[in-house]
Amino acid sequence: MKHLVTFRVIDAIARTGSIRAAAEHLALTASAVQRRLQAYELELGYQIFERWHHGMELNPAGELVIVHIRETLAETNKLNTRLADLSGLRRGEVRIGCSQALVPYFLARHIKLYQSQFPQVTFEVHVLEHGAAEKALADFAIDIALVFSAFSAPDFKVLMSVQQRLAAVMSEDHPLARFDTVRLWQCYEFPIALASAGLGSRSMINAASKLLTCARTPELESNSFEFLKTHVAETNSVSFQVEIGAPRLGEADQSVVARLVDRRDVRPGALWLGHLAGRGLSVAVSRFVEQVSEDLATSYEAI
Amino acid sequence: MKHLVTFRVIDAIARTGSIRAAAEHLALTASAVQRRLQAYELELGYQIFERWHHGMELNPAGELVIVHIRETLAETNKLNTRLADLSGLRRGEVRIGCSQALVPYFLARHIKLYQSQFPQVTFEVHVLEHGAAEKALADFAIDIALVFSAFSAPDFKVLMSVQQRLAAVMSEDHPLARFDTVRLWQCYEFPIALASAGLGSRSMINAASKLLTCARTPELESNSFEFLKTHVAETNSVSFQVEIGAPRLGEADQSVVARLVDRRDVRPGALWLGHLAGRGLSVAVSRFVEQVSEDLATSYEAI
DNA sequence: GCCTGCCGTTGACAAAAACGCAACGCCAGG
DNA sequence: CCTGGCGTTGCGTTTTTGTCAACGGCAGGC
Repeated sequence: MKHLVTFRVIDAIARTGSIRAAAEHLALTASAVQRRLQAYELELGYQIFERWHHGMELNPAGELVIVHIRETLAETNKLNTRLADLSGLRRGEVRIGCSQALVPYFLARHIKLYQSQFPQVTFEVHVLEHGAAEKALADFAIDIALVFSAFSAPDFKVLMSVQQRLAAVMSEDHPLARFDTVRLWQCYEFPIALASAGLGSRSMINAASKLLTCARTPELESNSFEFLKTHVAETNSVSFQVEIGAPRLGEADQSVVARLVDRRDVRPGALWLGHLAGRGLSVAVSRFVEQVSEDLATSYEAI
Repeated sequence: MKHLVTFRVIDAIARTGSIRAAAEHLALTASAVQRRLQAYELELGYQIFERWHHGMELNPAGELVIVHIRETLAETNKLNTRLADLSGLRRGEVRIGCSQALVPYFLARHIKLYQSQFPQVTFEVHVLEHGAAEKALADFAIDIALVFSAFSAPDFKVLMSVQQRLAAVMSEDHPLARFDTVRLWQCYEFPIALASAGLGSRSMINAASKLLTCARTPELESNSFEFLKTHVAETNSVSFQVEIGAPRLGEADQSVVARLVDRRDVRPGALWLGHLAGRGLSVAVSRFVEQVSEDLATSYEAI
């Protein structure tokens, strides 16, 4: 959109923190970017950036402006999807911020399902933890957030929240694989591979360990579930994952299997699906939310 | 704002219904206006206007677009007031749509009071009846509506509603002026000057007359309260006006006086203060709403 | 202390966009 | 049939926007 180039330029400056970086990001010259900003500031009557020697930073006025700019850009997108909707194309864009655990199975499955019905809808998936997801929502960088967390923020409007149990992940020929559910002490008889601190499954394990007499120092820690999975597949180690992030029965990837941990040992955590309070959702997004919500509601217990 | 000229152009076309009229309104040439529209339609990928031989009319896609455009223009205004607010100027704009009866006393008083505190705030007052006020709200032409009406529409979010009694208006030396309140049959002993059909006071009179045995054909009808007032001041006629539109005791203009009609004779009507549902109000507007609401709440009974 | 690297900014010039003017084709109403 | 209003278009001019190159300033490293 021609009339929004200035907005995009300013948004890029704000995001990158420098005119030159924004210029590169937009495939423009630094001078062009600088002049657009200058013209806008002049027209507005206020400086919106503080100039430091190391780059640009929004000042208080700029904070107001950038919200308006991002809102306008988002509104423009919504207009486009509405128009596409009107002409029967059913196009659109869905931008999701989610915890890492959601990506490999849950989101992949839902996006595939959605796109089989509406191939014209594009998806953006940003892996973020709870705090970053909130910020991304406020910055209009994502439309919805699906995160694993203990609490919820005021700006964050919860559309749905479900309980999440912990699952032990192991190779398919692992001794524990013959049980339907496992106890934590059973797992502790094997080497343990844990997710890094800050991730959902780790928080649940930590909370459980405080109550448990038996404990075991993890033989391996990683912030990549992918890595933990391949490790577990080739050793007799046991790893843990949030229920929704573990491979389900009949899921394609069967190098590892998951067994729920007895809820007497580990208290369920919470998975939140939410968006920015006060902001409407486009047709494509709300339809996706519908699809995901239905799955969550039937697969897991509500909170 | 440079980047909004296209939006202003399109808005003008939609409002005037013709490119040439819009051009004149914007102090541009028809060709300039036409080219801006054409460029926008091309960029958007959809035609927005239906071309008739008598002018331009929005098509369904255009209806979506024009809402977005007006919303954006309104948002831009809000941003400006917020920025002015930040810099301590306390500037702003308040656009009011209201019934004719409100203008001479009520609104004049409140705008004067408000501007004595915030001289930088500008006002626009549009005299509209209920239906037109609703449309003006939807078109983002006014920020708030203060109208006299029997019902309220779904898009119209009511901030406050108060009862309005009917007042008889007469010259200050009129025989009826010695009463505190008057009965309708007393008024009917004098010539009657009535507001035209469709105005608030007339609706109330009409409703009352259906229940009344006595009646009287009006000697004079006018859609101008100003004219009715001057007529009443110079004859022994009696006119009627909604309570809030009648001169109050001690009000500057004392060529005519008002006496409330006994509520046994005429049922009170309703005055609504509202805005567009789902739309936020700027600082200046919400402060004005506050001021007006307080007066209404203390002066009249709620519904 | 000097040098390098990155920052925002500016002047000169070329490319592109926007505008005004005049003219064209079209259709309703007199 | 003609007039008047409508949207539209070609063309020359003006304004805007972008690129290229260069300037001055401030940190961090040798």
